Amino acid sequence: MAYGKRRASGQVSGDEIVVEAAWLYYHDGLNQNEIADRLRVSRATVVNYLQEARENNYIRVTMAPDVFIGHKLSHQLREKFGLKAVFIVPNGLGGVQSHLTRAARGAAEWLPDLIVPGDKLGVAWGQTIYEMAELLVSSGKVTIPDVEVAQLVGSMATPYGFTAEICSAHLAQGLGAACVNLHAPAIVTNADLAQQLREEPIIKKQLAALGQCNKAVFAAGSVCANSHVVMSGIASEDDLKTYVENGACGVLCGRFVNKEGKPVSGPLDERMIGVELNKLTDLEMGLLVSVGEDKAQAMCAVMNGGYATHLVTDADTAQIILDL
Amino acid sequence: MAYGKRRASGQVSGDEIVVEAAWLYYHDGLNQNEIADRLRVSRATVVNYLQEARENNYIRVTMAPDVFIGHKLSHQLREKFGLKAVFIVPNGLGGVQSHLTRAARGAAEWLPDLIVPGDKLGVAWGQTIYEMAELLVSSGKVTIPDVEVAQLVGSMATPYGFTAEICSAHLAQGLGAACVNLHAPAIVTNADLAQQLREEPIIKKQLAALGQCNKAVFAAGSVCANSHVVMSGIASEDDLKTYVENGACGVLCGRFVNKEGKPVSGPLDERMIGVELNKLTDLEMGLLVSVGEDKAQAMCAVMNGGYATHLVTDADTAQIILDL
DNA sequence: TTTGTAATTTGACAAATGTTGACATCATCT
DNA sequence: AGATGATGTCAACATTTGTCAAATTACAAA
Repeated sequence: MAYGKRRASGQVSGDEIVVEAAWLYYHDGLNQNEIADRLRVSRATVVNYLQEARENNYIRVTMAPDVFIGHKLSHQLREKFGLKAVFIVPNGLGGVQSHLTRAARGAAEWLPDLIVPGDKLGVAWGQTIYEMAELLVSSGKVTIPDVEVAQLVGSMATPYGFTAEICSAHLAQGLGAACVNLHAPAIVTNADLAQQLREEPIIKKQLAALGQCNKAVFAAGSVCANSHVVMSGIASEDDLKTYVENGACGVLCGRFVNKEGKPVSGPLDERMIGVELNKLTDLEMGLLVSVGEDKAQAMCAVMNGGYATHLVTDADTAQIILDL
Repeated sequence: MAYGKRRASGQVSGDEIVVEAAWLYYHDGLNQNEIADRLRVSRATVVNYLQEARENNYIRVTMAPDVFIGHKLSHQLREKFGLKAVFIVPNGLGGVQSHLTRAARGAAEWLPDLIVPGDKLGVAWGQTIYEMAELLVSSGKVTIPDVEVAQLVGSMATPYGFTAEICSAHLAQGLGAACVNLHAPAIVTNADLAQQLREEPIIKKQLAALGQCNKAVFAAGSVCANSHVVMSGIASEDDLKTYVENGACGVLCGRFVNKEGKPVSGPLDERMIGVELNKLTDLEMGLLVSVGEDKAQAMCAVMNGGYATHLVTDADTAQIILDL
């Protein structure tokens, strides 16, 4: 029109009008027509502004976690396993994959509420943990001062891309926290080497840091042949069989546990580098994030073992666990 | 249809389906038809569920404060007064009242980010502060552990309903914090009585608590005849005139300050009960929330005095202040 | 100055969402 | 059994929001 004042021209941050539109829309509850009038642009432009605002994460929609914690299944699970709090995400119709993503999303929303400044948070690995970390990084950055994230198990060669160090690094980034990585493989070929590594000053220090964690996030692993422990090369199928014969029915931080959550010993124990299960029993908070029928047994085991104080899962899995 | 499973029947919390609908809509981005299909209800019902979810505050939309802090005016104000951060809310067309509400909203969203566990937060009084507190209480409850809120000035008889103790009490509630009220009037008829009151053990203790505050929230008061200091009976018009003659051009926590923000002495000083200005100069954070042309001078004074480190105002007022 | 290009805006149209009122169903109370 | 109230359904309509191709503008290269 009259004097051409395009958005980019001369502004320090050309987004002021976008912000204004977003404010009017989301806060003041005006509709797009009203906003268009005030801003003297067409309504279509307002649509664009709002999209831009959403893309730039100027707007955050979150759901009150209390709602999920209050869920009926939540009560029952809390009761059954003596947990402090349980977060149930509703399960749509998609496959397990989509359930997993939703649980991750739930966990990503909940976690910041569970962490306070000064905490040291141990992090395991797995797809769920990885997705959770990703979501924390991307969607609006939380920052809690003075938090340290520590990698609970050594690294491994997963074909999926969510190794232990990536999980911990991303989570640290997502929380704006410092990160202590564990610069060692999760498993080596013989116990001697493992022991030597554990004594290496750098690694020894990192392992010591794990003992200082007061909180932790982990997933439960199943003991099927196609489980992640096997796929990532931590255990061979034979190893797995041995452990299962000894009563293993779940995996936590690379370690096998039986129905009661007690550690099951086997050929790999001495060759692994990572946190030991007894460090995980008296945490202020142990957040278990897992989904899927195949994980149900393992989750039970982990909860029976007293490692978890908090749980995120979906309604389906919750029901299965309660029926076990 | 087949087997009647009405929402209210036997559920612990009848809202599960509402939550599910909300989740699918806001998180998974499905549209109402898809949700209706999945949930096996009509679309109309989905509309109802979503409304219910919004009414129950299951959904929170917030705007990233960074955006406002990055505003051009914000830069300039930060520069001019040496502030740490400035939050500018865009100004719609409504009257001053609506600007005030928006600033309050902005402050309500920002404040939780500025408070960390262990803080002791002093709170002044005024309409803006009151509205901010209200918003914090209503819209989704923030809880920051181990925070203490203290009432900075004694109570007064305002005709508007936002007395100092209501402001602090509500704000404490909104933050999930403990509250230290000041059980004394803001002003008494003579200096002796004031002194006696200050020596009363209970009040002495409360006043001492004010000295412990590391952060504070306050508004700037103008020195017009219709300002809140006068309307609330703290100062008579004559008192006001005296102070203005002595150079006062703003009010902070009931105390008068000149252009540079230095305290202006006058007839009321000894009769007031509340924090003294010198306690407010070395705060970790002093959040000034004010809006309106009439407040501009006072705001300048307060910022010049170094009481404020953070500011929330609207674009109009910001511009006026910069032009002064 | 002209021309090309990418960003921005816009209007017309399509899709999604909200509203209303009439009605059906079920649980509960009388 | 009948009345009542809460909840869900349906269908038509009004309102709001999203999409897309075409037009406009700023800016830089020719």
